Amino acid sequence: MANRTGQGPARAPRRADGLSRELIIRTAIDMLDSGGEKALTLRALTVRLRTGYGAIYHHVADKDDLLAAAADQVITGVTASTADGSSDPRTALRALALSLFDAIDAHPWVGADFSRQPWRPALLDFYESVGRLVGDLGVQHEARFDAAGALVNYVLGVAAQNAANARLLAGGAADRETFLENAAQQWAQIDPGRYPFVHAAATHLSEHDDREQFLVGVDIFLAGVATLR
Amino acid sequence: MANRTGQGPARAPRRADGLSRELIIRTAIDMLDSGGEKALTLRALTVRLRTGYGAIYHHVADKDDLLAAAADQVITGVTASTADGSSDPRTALRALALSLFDAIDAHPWVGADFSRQPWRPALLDFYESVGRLVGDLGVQHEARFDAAGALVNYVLGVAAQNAANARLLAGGAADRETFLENAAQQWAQIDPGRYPFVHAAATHLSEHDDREQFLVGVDIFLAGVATLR
DNA sequence: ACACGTGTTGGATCGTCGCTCCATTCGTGG
DNA sequence: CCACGAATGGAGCGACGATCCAACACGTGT
Repeated sequence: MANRTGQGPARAPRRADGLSRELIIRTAIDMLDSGGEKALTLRALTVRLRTGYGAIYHHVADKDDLLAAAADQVITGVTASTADGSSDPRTALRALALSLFDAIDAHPWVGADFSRQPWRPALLDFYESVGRLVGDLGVQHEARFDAAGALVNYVLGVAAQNAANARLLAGGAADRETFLENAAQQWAQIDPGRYPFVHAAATHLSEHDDREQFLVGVDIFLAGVATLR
Repeated sequence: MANRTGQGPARAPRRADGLSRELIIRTAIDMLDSGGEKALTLRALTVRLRTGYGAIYHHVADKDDLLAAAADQVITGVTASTADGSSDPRTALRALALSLFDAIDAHPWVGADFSRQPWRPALLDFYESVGRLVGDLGVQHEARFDAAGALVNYVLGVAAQNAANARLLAGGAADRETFLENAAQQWAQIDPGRYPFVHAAATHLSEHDDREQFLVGVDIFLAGVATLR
């Protein structure tokens, strides 16, 4: 007689430490960081937390909710860390964009996540800061919305690219070195007659730094914004 | 005795019209356009084509292969349609960017797809054309790669945004009107003290044209690129 | 002490997905 | 005419997200 009713299955003892939404999100972030997007399954989460589905779904609406909360958690604080207000708007904008770039670079799955559900509250802070700083640059009225929107879209575009590259990296190749070599080789095989520019870009691929190129893009944008003033 | 061996199941007659990779991709595009990303399942595809899994997997490696082929199909021709070469580089770049924007706007799932597997051959054409035209603008050497990469990333970023918005639109709201109203109301509820810029942006949301704002962003970039010369 | 209610937990179970596997069929060259 | 390979249809597998409910802990009222 395992239990009273003779019907219910044998149950594991209730967990001692409290399960909270906070703990679930932290664990999810950990799994996403170590194994990528496809590593976060609810089954794996129940194993990792030594619990069941009911406990998780009691604290979280569904998987999208969990992913959004994880992305918010990672991005929150990005704007706060660079909002000292002492430097000039141009420097501040560069620092702001770079901090978001670094955050998504450290957690590539966030990029794919924001391209699925944009305008999360955490991005509102970013958008707000960008808009304010663009205004400080002297851009007025509707042009501010266009300029800020363009910059945010550029940053998110680069982030999505990096996230995709990181996914390829995490998949097949062993390390970044061999991956870049393989990519460079593939790109080098591109017909130089039909694709002279892409072929030339391929040769520059090995001595290429994503972070630097991102900053150059920000500078191009800022130079363009200066003409709106 | 339904059949000789007495083991095999009753089989439907073989289809008359030939099943080809081309037909499969066309059907997939049709399903994606009408029902969004989640509407394309292999099961639904077998029903629509009146066939089985084996036939489909004989022509297609897996679902990613199918999605990539569908995206390529949609994008192919975008560059060709604007490559007359008669106009000046600036006009040509605007037209090129706009044609990709329109293509992804008409097929929003392509945006989400490219953010998952970038550097598809179809995008090579786009990247090549952008690089060439940026060169025609007078930008030389490494700056060309940075400028072209930045512009491509901006376009893809906007595309991903639009794709995400289109997904929200296809989901809950009935039409674009009420959706924009709901969004504007939600944004209007944002604390004007904490988020003055976002709050101001919300009021401009109704009289806002994605396509126009996209073009303004392109112009900002082009103005910034002009300073590199 | 005891019963009750409410918030929490664990896990069996469901429907669906992408994909594999294999028996079967058709077309065609020897 | 037949053998063989390309093409086809569909049963079945494992994994997924999600639902549902019995079991549990614990504060509160009596």
